[in-house]
Amino acid sequence: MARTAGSHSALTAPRIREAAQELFARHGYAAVSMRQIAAEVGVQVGALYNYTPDKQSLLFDLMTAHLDALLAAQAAEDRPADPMQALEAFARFHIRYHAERPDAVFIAYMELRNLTPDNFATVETLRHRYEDRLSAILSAGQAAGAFRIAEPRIATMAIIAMLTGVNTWFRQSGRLSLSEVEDVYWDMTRRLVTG
Amino acid sequence: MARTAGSHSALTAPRIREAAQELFARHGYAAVSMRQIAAEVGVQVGALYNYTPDKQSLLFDLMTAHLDALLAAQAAEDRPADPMQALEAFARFHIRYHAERPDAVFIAYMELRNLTPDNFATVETLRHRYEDRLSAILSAGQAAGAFRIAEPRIATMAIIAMLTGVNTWFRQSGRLSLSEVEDVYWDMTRRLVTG
DNA sequence: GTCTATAAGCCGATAGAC
DNA sequence: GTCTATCGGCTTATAGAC
Repeated sequence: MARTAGSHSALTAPRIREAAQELFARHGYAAVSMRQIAAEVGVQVGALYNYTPDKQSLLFDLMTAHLDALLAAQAAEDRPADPMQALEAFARFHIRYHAERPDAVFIAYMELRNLTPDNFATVETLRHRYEDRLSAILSAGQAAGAFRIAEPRIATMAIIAMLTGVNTWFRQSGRLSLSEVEDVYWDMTRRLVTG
Repeated sequence: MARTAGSHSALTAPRIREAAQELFARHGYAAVSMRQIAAEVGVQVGALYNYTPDKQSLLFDLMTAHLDALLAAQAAEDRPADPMQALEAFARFHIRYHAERPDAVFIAYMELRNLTPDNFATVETLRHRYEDRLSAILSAGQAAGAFRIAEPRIATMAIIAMLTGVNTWFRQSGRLSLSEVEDVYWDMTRRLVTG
């Protein structure tokens, strides 16, 4: 099927997503205008509305795409039967996956308050689904006697906050490689649940 | 000295600060207008400019006031000579101080990208000064043989991320009191540095 | 110190030509 | 699918009356 001159849908759609993601991460959703996104893509502002009904949907789609991909990638990982090995796999996966997508992670945490109530509820459900996977590992380890955890739900939140914190300081050009950073954080995570 | 009718400087100034803090925390700096702040205070928008030269200064002043107060409060705490006790005091202080000021904490972490470069540098200096106090405790404990820490600077970032994470889920009306939450997090912090 | 009025410009979103 | 032009409304900040 011949394509009309000026028809670039297959190219424009991902470019809009990438431009929006980078600009939202750098300046914040509310501070970025549809005109800025269009300029970054190299189209006029009206053209954006062929791909998204409004600005809010652009944000919501970025967040849900990120969380869907996170859940799918985590589900695709090996889940060792041994709780200690399962926790190590989770910790290393979490650090690696998040460190490689700082913009998407930043938006998913920082722009929650700019979602409409319905969209917020949907995103929160996805986030909880991810947290529940860590909670399940901790509970299994607790039941098996491998871990000693006073408050499993708090430990879940503490571990995720600690691991995600890597993104606030890690730089590829730094002293430590991501692999070495994984080692350090896994050691801290292991101590947290055994001690 | 008699006061002119309509002169409410001593009352208006803190009310502007409080309104800005609450609105910035709830909706984000970029999403809040000077008109919204004025409406919350109960004055017209022009009156705000008797107290702040512009919106940016309002944000900057909130952040520096928060960090200055944090540093002063931390400095006023007892600093036990024993590293383990010093770390416990720091962890408990950090949780309590941050949990009691969720709006100020939220703004200080989330609105960094909305600061001008000069203001950002100033705020980062204050934040590093606070982090350095935890690093000093960890180093002293390491030197005294009380702690076993592979990467002291990473441990600093990990502990602060973990402790500040309390604010993402803690509610006064929840199952656990703040004091009990302190106990749980201190236990995890202790494990982190000893293991 | 607060008010009203205004300047100058950007916002999200839409209509209609091509 | 992209463009230009536009609508109605909002923005920060200032000027000048009281």
